[in-house]
Order: sequence, then C-alpha cells, then structure tokens
Amino acid sequence: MSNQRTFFDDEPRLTPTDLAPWERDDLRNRKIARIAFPSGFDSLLDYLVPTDIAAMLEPGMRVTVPLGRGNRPTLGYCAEVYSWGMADSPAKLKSILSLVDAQRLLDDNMVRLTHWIARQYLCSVGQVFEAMLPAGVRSQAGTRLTTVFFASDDLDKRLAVLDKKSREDDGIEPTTGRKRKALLTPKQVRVLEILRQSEEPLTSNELLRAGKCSAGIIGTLKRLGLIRARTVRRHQPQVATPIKPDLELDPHQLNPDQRRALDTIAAAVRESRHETFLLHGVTGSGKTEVYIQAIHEVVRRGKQAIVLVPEISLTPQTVGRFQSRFSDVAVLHSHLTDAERHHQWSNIAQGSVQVVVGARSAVFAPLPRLGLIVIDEEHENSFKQDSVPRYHARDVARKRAEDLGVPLILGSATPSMESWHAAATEKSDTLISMPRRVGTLRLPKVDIVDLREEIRSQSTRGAIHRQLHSAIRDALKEDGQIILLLNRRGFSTHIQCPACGEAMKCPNCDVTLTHHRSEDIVLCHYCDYQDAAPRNCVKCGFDGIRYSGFGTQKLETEIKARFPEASVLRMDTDTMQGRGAHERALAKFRAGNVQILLGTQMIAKGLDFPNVTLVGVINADTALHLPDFRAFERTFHLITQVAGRTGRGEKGGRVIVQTFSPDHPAIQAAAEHDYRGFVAQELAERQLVGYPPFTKMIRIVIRGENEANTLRFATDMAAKLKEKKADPSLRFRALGPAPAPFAKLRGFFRFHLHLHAVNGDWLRDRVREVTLALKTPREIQWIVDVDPVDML
DNA sequence: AGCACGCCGACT
DNA sequence: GTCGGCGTGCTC
Repeated sequence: MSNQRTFFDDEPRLTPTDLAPWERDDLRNRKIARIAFPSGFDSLLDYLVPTDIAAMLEPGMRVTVPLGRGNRPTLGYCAEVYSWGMADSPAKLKSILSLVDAQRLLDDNMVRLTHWIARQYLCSVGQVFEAMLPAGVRSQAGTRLTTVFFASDDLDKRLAVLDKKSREDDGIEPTTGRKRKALLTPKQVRVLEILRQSEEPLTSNELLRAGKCSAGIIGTLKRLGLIRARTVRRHQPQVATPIKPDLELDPHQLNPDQRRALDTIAAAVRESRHETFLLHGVTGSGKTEVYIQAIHEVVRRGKQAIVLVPEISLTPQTVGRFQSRFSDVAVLHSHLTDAERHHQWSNIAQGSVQVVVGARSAVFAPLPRLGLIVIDEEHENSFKQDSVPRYHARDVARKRAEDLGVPLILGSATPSMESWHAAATEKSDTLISMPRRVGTLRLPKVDIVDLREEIRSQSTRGAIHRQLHSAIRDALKEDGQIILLLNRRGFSTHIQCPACGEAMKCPNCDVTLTHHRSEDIVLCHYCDYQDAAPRNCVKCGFDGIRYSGFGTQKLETEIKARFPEASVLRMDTDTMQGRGAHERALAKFRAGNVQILLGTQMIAKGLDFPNVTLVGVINADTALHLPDFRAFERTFHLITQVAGRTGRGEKGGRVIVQTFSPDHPAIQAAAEHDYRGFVAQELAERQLVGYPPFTKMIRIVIRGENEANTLRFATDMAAKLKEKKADPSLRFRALGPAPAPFAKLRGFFRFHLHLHAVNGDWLRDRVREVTLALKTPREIQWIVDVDPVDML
C-alpha cells in the first residue's frame, strides 16, 4: 500500500472508499495524528503518520506538516494519535513530514488540559500549547547536538570475529605457543572497558578524559565496529549553581489554628483526593508554614508540589523559605534566561524536583507526580494572563488539581470574591480560617485621616499631613522602620494651565501626562511617549503652568525635606529596573540601612520585616473611583495588605490611612480588619446587580485608528450579541459598546462590550457564534477576555 | 498566520 | 488585451 507523501497538488490523497478491501484493512492499522497549530485558525487537522515515525510519535510532541495548497511545511503540536477506524471521515489526509521532538513535552493530562483552556478562554488549542511551553524549551535553548559513543551491543561477538581474523592473518595455529600480538592495545582495552561500564553514552571529551588517551583511539575503535556513535541533544553545563541555604528539616511548631488547617489539608493529601481549601489567614497568621508542612506531607508520599506566588513575591525572602525546608526546589522567575528556564524545565519533567515555586505560568510545570498545588495571595490580579490565552492560573490550577485528584490550597488574607463565594457554595471547596497572628502578635491599629478636613484647615501643603508627620517622627525616634504607600509613580501627576485650563494629555492616549522631575520630562505611563517638560502652555502660551498631584518622586522629595536625617529608599518601576534591583533594595531595608521605604504597590505585598512600626497610606482613594466593578475590592485589598506589613515584631505597629472618603465601606472595613463584613456587603451588591461571581463575564475590546469606523464595527458586533435569546434565569445582558475607560491608547480608539450570563458555557458559545461569523476589517482588532480582571 | 485565488484600475 | 492592487477565505 502506498504511504508515500504527496508531492503534487493533483496527486490523489487516500480516502477509504477509494481503496480495495485489503488496502482498507491495512489502512485501518495506520495511525492518524490530530495536529494543532500555534496561530490562526482554531480547528485541529488530521494527518497520516508515516510508518517510520509511527513508533515514536506521541501526543505532546511537535511535528512539521504540509499545510495549505502550497503544502508549505508548518510546525504543529500533536494533540492526539489514533487508529483509523472504518467509520471515520473520508477526509483526504496528507502525511506528517517530520518529527521535531525526540521526547514528548507534555503528558496526557497536560494535553487534555490544553483543550479545556482553549474552550474556556475562547482561543485555539495551539495557542495554549505555545503558552504551556516556555520559549526556551521550544527553541531548545542551552542545548547542543553532540556526538556520544557507546559500546556496540554485539561487542563480544565482534571481538570474537576480530580474534579469529587476526589469527588467520597471522597464519599461526592457536596451539603453537608463540606469543601473538595482542588484539587491542592496553589503551584501547581501557577505553572499551570504560564505555562498557558506563550507564550513559559518553562524549568524546568525557571519554578521552576518563581514558587519558587521544582521539585516535576512538576513531580506531569505531572503525573496528566495537563502539558506535550517536547524535543526541544535551544541555550545556550551567554557569552558576545557586547557593542553597542550610536545610532545616525539623518541622516548626504550629499554633492551634495552623495545626487545624494542616490536619484538614493533610487528610486530603493522605487520601489523594481533590478538594479546594480556601486558607483565609490574616496577614502574619503563618500561612506559609502551613503550605510547607502540607508539602512535606506530599513529599513524604513521593509526590511533588507547585507553589504559585505573584511575580513580585518571588524575592529571595519567599524563595529562601522553601529552599531551606526542601532539598530540591526549582524556582521559575521571569528573570531566567531561556537556557536556564529550559534547564529547570527539563529537571522538573524528569521528576527530580520536590517543589516548583513560580509565578503564573508555573501552573504548567510538567511535574510527573504532582500531588498538591498551592496558590499564595490567590486574590492577586497577576495570576490572570493579559495576552492570549487569557487564562487565570487559579482556575487552571483548579482544573489540573481536579483532573489529577489532588488538593488545591488557595491562600490569602483577602480572598477574591470568586474564591470566597466558591468556598461558601461549592461542594468540593472548604474554608479554613486563621483569624489570629502567630505568637502574641496583634493586628495593627489603623487610624483614618480625613484629607478633606486637612485641606480645609490649610494645615499642610504637601502629601504628609499632621498626624502622619508626627507618627513618622515618633517611629524614627524609636528606631522603627516606616513603609509609605503611594500608588502613583513620577513627580507631578497632573499638569494644567491655570490661564486656559488646558491639561497636558498624551497625544496617543486618553490619559494625562506625568512629570518626572529627575529627567525633567513629561511621560505617558501607558505608551511611554515622552517630551521635554514645558514651561509655557502649549495651547495659550501662558508661562505659569501648574504641576500638581503627587507621585512617588515628589513624595520622596517631601520626605527628605521633612526628615533630613532619615535615610529614604524609593521603590517603583522607575527605580527598580534591572535584574536583582528589587532584591538589593529589600536587602538594604532588612539590614536597617534604610529607615523609610516608600513606593507603589510593589511594597504593599508579602514583605515581612519585624522592625516596621509604621505604615502610611498617602492616598487610599487612588483606585476607589476607577470605573471598574472591582474598584472597592481592590481598595480594600491594597489597604489591608499594606497594613499587614507592620506589627510583625515586639515593638508592635500602627497604620495611618489618609483618604478623602473616610466613610467609604471599603476603607472603613479595611481599617477595622473586617474582611467578613466587607465581603458580605460586597457580595450582596454584586448579586443584586448581576456581576461576578454571580454571573460569568466576557469583555470584548474593539480598537482601531479611526474612531467612527471602530464604533460602527463595535455597534454591529454588540447588535449581533444582543439578538441572542436567553431564558431570563440566565440573566443574560450585553452592554455597550461604550468607550473603554482609557478611550484611546497608543493611537487606537477603544470601545468595549460587557457580557454577562449565569451560565459561562452558554455565554462562550454565543460569543463564539458571533465572532466566527464576523468579518473584521483590516484596520480593526478585537480581543475577547473571559473572566476579565481589568476593565480599563 | 500565510498564501493562493479572484475581481477591478493603469499600463505594454 | 495583461500586470498586479490587496480584500476574502481556506488550511486535513
């Protein structure tokens, strides 16, 4: 039967009906592979597997296949291999051209997961494959093709043949006692012996070093057929191995709350069953120790764990805690080079790692014996990917844990509404509370400063008001350290002409420009547009432009002026550039070389410094009035999290929150450490208005350079969605188009649609119907975001 | 995503 | 008459 590849378009391809019965029987045994493509269309295509490849091809490997009329060779991912039953479609099949990978990159569970993610987030299976495999793995970074040698498997036979031949050549009978020339030289024997003993094939360098000989020996042995050569792909030696802290394998003492939490989780680990634990522990309640001991339970059973943390928490502080308690920890940072990441990934896939600690994409770590997934700070938005596939690592982790029948721990002091609601309503979810801090530590007292009153009384001209000023002074006097949060970078955040009222805006974006005084430029924080800071109004020429509004740069200046004797460190994306900048800054703060640490939200999370006795929130309202249904939740999280950075030592701690909305429920609740009160009120509100977690949500953003055309297209899309008929119980709504909160970004006008329905599958199907039928003009682009976390 | 196909304007 | 503009649609 012909299994030749087709070289010409007009050459007929195989179809079962064209074939004679015996040919059909033969074909029935042939393998078909279902291939996903990294980009573009989202259907999978079937290809015939050539017999020489059939023995090696498995799902999770890459192949090249002919695609399109021109049969251009295209990379694809094998998602499935099956035998061609008679009932199958008579589609004409082309054959796979070649295999790209020698081993499969993903196991069956992961391959199955790609389909789930593609369905869930409305993207192609191939796009999910691409996201699961780091670029360094796909490019095989840090590896090289090398020739390795191994002893022939029929070595003894070959030696015997050689022996016989040499006797014949000598013409001497074995019985005569005359000494014959040895068959092999001592060096050759030694090299052969080394290879015979070696479990792995050796490179010529390794062989020469071990045998203390020259390359000629290898050549001779190879010519004699005693050793063979093979080309394999090998990792290059890694430059530096990280220094591991000393292991402290003894479990730490747990308090009763932690003990209870661990016992509950350990039961699920022991029984190898899936259960999602929402570990709601206040800041400083010792959640990490619970994770560590739960993972010990997993490791003791020969299994492995993934710990997901927000990228910002991947500091030596967090990583060190895991490295000091487990002998084999793999850390997946965003700062790894491609080669380093590939190396880590291969180690993980080999099963030689107990724990993987990493950010969002580590949810795809290919651990062969995964026994537990932990997501720390599960409420963090950084677990949502903001490019295709727009997955949420928490939801992917839940699916992966369900499929494998292993527990999932979601930890947070301020759980997301989604997770809290799930814990209250889902059968497989369990809430575990740790309402107290470890030891005798208390949650810090939070004082609210009403900025309206301060402004009215004209008592201050800067960002620091009386109460915060004296608190800083007192904290410094007592040798405490101080953290100040201001969620805006730059110097002045608002530039306006008092004569004509013109506010400086970015020419490409619908946002105001920020003055950065160190470089004396105005900068757009969204498209990086920059220009020299103007002295005169661009519109009316007035020479008294007002620079107002506070960013971290201006705050730094003010602090230095108010407390000249204190050492101040600013942490924001401007000062924290380059590898290790973050770590170096925190090390300085830890060492006590810095008294006042000020910065954007990157200082709000996860830091554990016992000597911090004061936390100041410069303006609690920055996120409160954003047009996003999660604005209150965000504000509550931010204040609660930053407040949690103090009171972690004997000196105690206090928090001062400056706000224009002192009566706002989110701020009030945060000040009282009242998560439950906040969540009850917020959930009731979400239920009333039909927002997540009570409905599934899809956001579609449409953008284009021409405002009118973009709006017309968005309106058309919205109309097609609004036509969809739904039972009232689905609570289906299609809202929009409305200009996105950032109505223009990087030169594109942006409109968005918001879709809600109780049933996520139903909603996704409707969106798929509409988007598939839509023809999009060249100048317009749109994205579909399922379960969006960002509404701007 | 590419890449062929097709259906209208400026040329030998 | 044809060369080629890039809009449209398909890829096992």
